[in-house]
Amino acid sequence: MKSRKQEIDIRDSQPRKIKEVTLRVPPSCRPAVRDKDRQEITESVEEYTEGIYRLQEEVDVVSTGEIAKYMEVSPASVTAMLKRLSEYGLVEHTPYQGVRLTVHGEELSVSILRKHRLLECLLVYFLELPWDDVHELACKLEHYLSEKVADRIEIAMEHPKTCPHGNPVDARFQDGAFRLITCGAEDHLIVMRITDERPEFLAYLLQIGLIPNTPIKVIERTPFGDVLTIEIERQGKTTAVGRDVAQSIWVKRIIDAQAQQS
Amino acid sequence: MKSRKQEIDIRDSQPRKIKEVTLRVPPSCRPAVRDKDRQEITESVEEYTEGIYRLQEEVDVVSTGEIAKYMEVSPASVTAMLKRLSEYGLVEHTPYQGVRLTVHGEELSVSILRKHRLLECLLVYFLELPWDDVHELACKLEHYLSEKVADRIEIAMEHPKTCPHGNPVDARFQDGAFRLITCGAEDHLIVMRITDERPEFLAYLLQIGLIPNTPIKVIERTPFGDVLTIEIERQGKTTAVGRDVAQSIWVKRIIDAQAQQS
DNA sequence: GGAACCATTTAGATAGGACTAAAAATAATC
DNA sequence: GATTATTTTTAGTCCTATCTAAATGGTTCC
Repeated sequence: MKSRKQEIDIRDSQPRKIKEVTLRVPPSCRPAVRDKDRQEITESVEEYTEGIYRLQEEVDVVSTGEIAKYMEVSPASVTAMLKRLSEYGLVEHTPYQGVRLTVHGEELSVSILRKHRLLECLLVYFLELPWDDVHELACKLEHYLSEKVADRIEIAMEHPKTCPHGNPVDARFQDGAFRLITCGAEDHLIVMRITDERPEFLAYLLQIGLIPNTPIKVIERTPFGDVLTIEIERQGKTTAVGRDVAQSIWVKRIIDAQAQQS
Repeated sequence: MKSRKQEIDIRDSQPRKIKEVTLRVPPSCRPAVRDKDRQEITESVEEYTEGIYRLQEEVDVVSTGEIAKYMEVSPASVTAMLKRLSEYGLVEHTPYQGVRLTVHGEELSVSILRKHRLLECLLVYFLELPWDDVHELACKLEHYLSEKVADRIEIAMEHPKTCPHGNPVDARFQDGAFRLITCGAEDHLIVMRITDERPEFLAYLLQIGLIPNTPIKVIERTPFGDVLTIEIERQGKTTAVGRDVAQSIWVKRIIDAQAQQS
């Protein structure tokens, strides 16, 4: 157990090792070395910003509690993060009132959402990973892509307009869709996008065939309780869906959808 | 500045927002929620383990200082991390002596290196990102891929044997190459792999045309100072390379390489 | 074989990001 | 309009992962 260095000469394995300790091997990819004083957009900061953007699309005034629920984190943690986001100029936070992204925050969100959705395209269309199970992975990877890399994915995937769940790569784009829950009995609808991306939820939709670009009709709607009976034309069968589902599915009248295409 | 909720009714923008605060929108992808008591393989832990594996391929006994240099962190940080890696059963650390990966640590490294190199293939061959600039990105992304996703990349890229820099996807594979620096004047060599993946270094090699699968010959070698004059046959020109370069480039005799192929 | 030197480890500090429990604001109810 | 109930925020901890400065182990050299 003296100094082990002497042993090296004994076995002279094929790829020979070097003894000189000088001059290093590969380098670069090191762990979390932070720049210290310079404020840094961390993965978490991006995640919150993106989350707030998504919530803003749904509820107008975003509260601490909503963010906490969405991010699955304690409200206290949200307050702490809001303070930082505010310092970074990403949100305006009025204590006890709510948050709102600044222009800067929205720009960041749009950039992240683009990466997220392009990644989902890559994962689903090129790598053929399951439709219902790429959201979480994309959430992780999105923070490490430069704009340049995103551009390359966009080109390789031939400029997709939406992610596999129908959400626009350019988050600012308004597709004019409305929530299924707002519909009465109505023919000629088409599923545009799904905004609840929980794997179990998506798996369920996939199973019943309720995915983007599917033509459906609403057969009837119960006066109370928000249950819709819909017919998925492709499959020729009807299904009843409740509020949670009907709220996260966005549809359009087919005639409108066609008009927009041209 | 009272309660803002009243304002909602005024503008009735296209995709209508919901007022009910109940029942959430998308969920899942949340930030760094740790499992607490259960020991967790973090990104950093993986990065160190992988780094130690790479160093072990080069220097046999890996010291704190080497890791510090490689990872570009202080030696004190390395000591702290070694303690954790040791607790996790990934390394055996004899204080003041050195580290060595355990079997478990090697397995983890092999798994990470596979993901790393498959990612590099995807980035270079499919997304057509520059050969000299994908290492760092792959270092970030590798920690988030499951084996399943790695498998999908492997299939999509048609089971590549090596990354774009020539390093084997299966790190345990021995290609029998040797360092260019160990060569005297010699014909019929072929570049097998490059183990220094700094972007500037790779950019230089790319510029002079010294990349994997390139046939070269060593014209002469200075008796002192380790300068090799090599001819890159494809380009029909000679270049002098110093120790740093010759140490990170691994070659093989063409005849051996052919023998192995069959 | 002790002095000097280098490598490594320990000690103590800081930042990010999470938590729980308690305090403070706002909203809801009678 | 005062009392509850609900939301937020503050206060105080913890853990990871870094740092610098000081202490200690190992080597080498005269």
